[in-house]
Amino acid sequence: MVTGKIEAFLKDAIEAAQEAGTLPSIESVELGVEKSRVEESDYSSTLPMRIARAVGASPREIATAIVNAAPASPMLSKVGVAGPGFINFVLADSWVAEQVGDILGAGSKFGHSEIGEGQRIQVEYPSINPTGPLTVGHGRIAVVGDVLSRVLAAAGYDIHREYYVNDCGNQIRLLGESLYSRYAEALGEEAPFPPTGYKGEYVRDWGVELAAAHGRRYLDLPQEETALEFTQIAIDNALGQIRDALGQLGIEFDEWFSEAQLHASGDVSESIERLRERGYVIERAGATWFTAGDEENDQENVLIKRTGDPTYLASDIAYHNNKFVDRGFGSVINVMGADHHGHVQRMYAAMDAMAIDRERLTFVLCQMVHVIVEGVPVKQSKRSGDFELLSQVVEEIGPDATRYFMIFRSTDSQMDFDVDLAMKKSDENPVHKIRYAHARIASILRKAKESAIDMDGGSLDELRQPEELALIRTMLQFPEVVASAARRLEPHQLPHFALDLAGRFNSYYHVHRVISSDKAVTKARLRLALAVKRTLANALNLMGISAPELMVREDDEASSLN
RNA sequence: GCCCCCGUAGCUCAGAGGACAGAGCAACUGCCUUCUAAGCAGUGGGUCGCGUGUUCGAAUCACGCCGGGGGUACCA
Repeated sequence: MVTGKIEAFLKDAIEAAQEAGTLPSIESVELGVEKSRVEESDYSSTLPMRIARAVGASPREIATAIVNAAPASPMLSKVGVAGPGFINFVLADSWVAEQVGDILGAGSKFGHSEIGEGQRIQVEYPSINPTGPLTVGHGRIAVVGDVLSRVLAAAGYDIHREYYVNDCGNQIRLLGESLYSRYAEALGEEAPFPPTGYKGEYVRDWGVELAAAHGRRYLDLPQEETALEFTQIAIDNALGQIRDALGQLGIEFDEWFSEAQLHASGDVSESIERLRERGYVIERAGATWFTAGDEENDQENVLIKRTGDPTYLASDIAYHNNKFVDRGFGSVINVMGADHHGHVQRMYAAMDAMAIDRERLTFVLCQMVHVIVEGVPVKQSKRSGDFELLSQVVEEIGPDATRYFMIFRSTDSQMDFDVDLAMKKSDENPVHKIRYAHARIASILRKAKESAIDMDGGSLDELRQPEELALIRTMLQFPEVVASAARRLEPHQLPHFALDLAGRFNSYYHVHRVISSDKAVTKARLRLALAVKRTLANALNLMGISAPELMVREDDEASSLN
């Protein structure tokens, strides 16, 4: 990564200045090298301004001392002092051009790094209750979890993707009872529908299917005997739907972890007993409570209800004990909806109570999604329901655009999902711009191949145009974008980078021809184009979006027939 | 009441204390006989919700307000 190289250079310069006696020794501080915000330079460091007070000299004096002591480097054409005390670094054009070779050499690994050092991380998402089809909001959680997993894997972490299946508890029981009622209804019989049951049409559909497959068989048995079976059928149906909807988006898991199994294995009661031994459990009013015991968080939460059934909190504590202790994950990332944020504090309190460092548990909370159809939020639309479901949106606009929109915004921001915009195959839709740039480069490379133009052997020194050097400089940021997205758990950095790179290539393309009569320049530019294509493809791949070799505009197709 | 997220261009949003605040879309003006015009170039558009403070320096940090959303179950 370029910042790493510049930091090493800066460190040498600081040491040289100290040896020369122009800079006093300083406590180790952040070198603070980052992408420069001004055009005149590529990277900059704010170090002189931050150490000025401790050193007892002005920032510009410090910067000057460091710059004067800096050795020459083929990587940098200029190192200078600027503004209130920045050290600015300008990359040498020749060095920049050479990097195209490195990018091509790295190939599909360009952008990857080893900052994760193989650390095992479990990413849990979206763990939606299997009580019905996924909504668009659920889709955001799923895509964010999936892209985060891809990014973390690219950054050198060992990722385990997991879906926690809440296959027991009240909600599930209600679903089973709702299904029974619908099944009876399909056979012309009446069975009480639970007051807070699942009224969705999908349950009715399942009931009809069951009636068709089994006739009156279950009606002839007492309902107590068939309840478990109906619950299981309902879970299987719901999970099947969820699996299909996520499959449409290319989202798969290493493991589907069953909550019921935690109860069956005794893990839940064991966890409660362990907490009790540590003094975090009390009995009151016929229930068993978890008490965090610290002043800030004096809340108490039920672990076992008066009915004797354990709560969701109880099994989630056991689940996290399983993650950290039994399976030994170094870190755990839970991607969930922001409406569960109340759960975060409880789980941190539970981590403390289990004596597991809470730093090892991170929550990524996705804010709500508003679906907009024809400029109107879906809830208020007469077409309400048309686009509430994830699978319907995916069928309408395809997995690529769906994924793009899901990660385009910071997870902290509420998101408007504009179905009409996402459907537009035009310049209003940024995902097409990125994919189109990729296809355009593929087209140029095809053209070169047809003309039997070979890109090997040329010198990259031919890349001297400001637009092409800017293009390479942008590509050089990619590894840092991926690393930053991984470190900060921010998938939205990827689409922003990809859009920037695609735009820069398009600008370049309109000013300079890749294939020309100048063979040396053509060779170099073909390699540049291939590097951009590679980088776009890698970025798209991390987002789980396809990178097409060919895209034909529908208008063009129509007009070419005329 | 308490907790979490948000408030930046007409709209949707980027901007992990730094240099003149950015992008996409929308609006307006140009550009296809030449590698894909799903594209490019240009123009206009801002009290960074408000107020105090911390700092050499604040959209960014702290505190207090004002708006919008979500959460606050012996549901999961």
